[in-house]
Amino acid sequence: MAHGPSIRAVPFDHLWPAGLATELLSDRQREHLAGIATVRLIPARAHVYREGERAECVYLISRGVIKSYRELRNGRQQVVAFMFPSDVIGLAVGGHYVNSTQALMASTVYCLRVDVLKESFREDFALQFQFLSKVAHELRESQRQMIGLARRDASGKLATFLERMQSNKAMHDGPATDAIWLPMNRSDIANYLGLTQETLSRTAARLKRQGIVTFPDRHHAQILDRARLRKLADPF
Amino acid sequence: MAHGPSIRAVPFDHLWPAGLATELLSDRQREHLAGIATVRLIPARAHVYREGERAECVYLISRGVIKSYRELRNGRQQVVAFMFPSDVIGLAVGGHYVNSTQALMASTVYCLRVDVLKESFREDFALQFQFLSKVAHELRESQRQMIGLARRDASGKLATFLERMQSNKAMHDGPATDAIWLPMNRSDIANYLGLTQETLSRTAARLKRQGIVTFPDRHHAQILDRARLRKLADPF
DNA sequence: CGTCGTATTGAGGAGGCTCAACTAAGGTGG
DNA sequence: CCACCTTAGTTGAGCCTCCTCAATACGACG
Repeated sequence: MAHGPSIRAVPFDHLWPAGLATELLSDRQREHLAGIATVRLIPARAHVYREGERAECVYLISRGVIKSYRELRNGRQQVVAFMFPSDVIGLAVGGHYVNSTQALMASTVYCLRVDVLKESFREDFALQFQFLSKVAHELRESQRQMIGLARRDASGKLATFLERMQSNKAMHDGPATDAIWLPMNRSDIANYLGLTQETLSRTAARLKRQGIVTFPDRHHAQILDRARLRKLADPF
Repeated sequence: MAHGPSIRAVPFDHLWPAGLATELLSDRQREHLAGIATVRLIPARAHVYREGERAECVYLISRGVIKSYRELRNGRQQVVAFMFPSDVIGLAVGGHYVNSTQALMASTVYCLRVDVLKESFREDFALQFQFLSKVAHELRESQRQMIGLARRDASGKLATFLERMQSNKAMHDGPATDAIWLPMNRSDIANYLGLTQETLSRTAARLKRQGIVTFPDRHHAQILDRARLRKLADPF
């Protein structure tokens, strides 16, 4: 993958095959953003920013994996998304961040000051349009996730998640294989899917017993029977 | 409420009290949009557009209520959002609509051709920024809804929904009162909340029995005990 | 007053949650 | 290099909530 600031998504207005993300930024735009961005190295488990903070920057993820979540007054949290390179985080509402974002592994982000970025938007309308496209894309992803949460069967949720993590890999690293990288831990997955850790664990064990997937180690899954996984994810 | 095209949301970068939406468009921008928009009257139950269609227009809702949903291969549907005046619908991904949108009552929308709108963005960067703000706002709303869906208890879901419909009214029609207008039917609410119609009905009956809310008719709720409703919506 | 769509209520069963114990893996210091 | 400790993940028993299927009530409209 090329270096420098990057935004990947399905374009907004061009006809485009569903699910196939592409680089939205031109080389010129990437150079420009590189010029106005500062690079931040985020150690594993460190936060990029926290819910409620003054939102001075928007971030482009360059490397790593970042968990976006909200703190749930009771001390627990709700994971709303896992973000990967070429994703945008830090879009504010009312000048404050609404989610907290934590690096799941050592990560690198480009930090773009909002006021500076806004000036860039003034000069380059297409650049702003790429951001608009990206946010529209994320809105749709969020709605897909909502649909997943509305289902109640745990195996369907897990199957969908595995398929999405697989196509996500394809989106970033090239062709999808049956090996799936799961950079997050079980409780984050469970939380993201609206399940308890225990239920997730039992469900994973069942899929394994049925010969649909295996879990070589805690950060990898291997699809054994793509068809049956598909059927679980989308039973109709 | 003023007439003409309107976009309401919590502004993106200005410091702003959470939850208080405001008009994002200037009078000039509203006039401009009025100039390039065509008005469509949507009868109750009619669709504004359907999932998968070529996305030629973005819509600003002027009047009415619109249900946004995805069709779930099995013939069922998943309601993703209820949209009100000053909301934007029709943001595409890859040139096609990803949701279907159906009017729950006779509605009016401003239809903005994407190619024309994009030209307007070129001339008025601030206009595009308002759209960006609005989409960012909707992304956050979608994530709030996700959090709601992740909860398991039906009464918590319903309480949250009622509170949101109440503040929603405040956002559009002036100060919030304890009377809540529910323009959608029970099965849409249930679907939106990830419950069955029956569970929703039983839950509503329980809240009524407990003296927390009443339901004067199928399209209205009346809060009787705001504190206990709050406690259900956010038990901590 | 009858009909159709919407909403409510009832009985029974399934799936996921809670609580709790246990195992595996990773990290640290001696 | 191993003992120890901490964190992450698995497994088990029992309960509870919500779902399913089915019947009934309500309400708008002709």
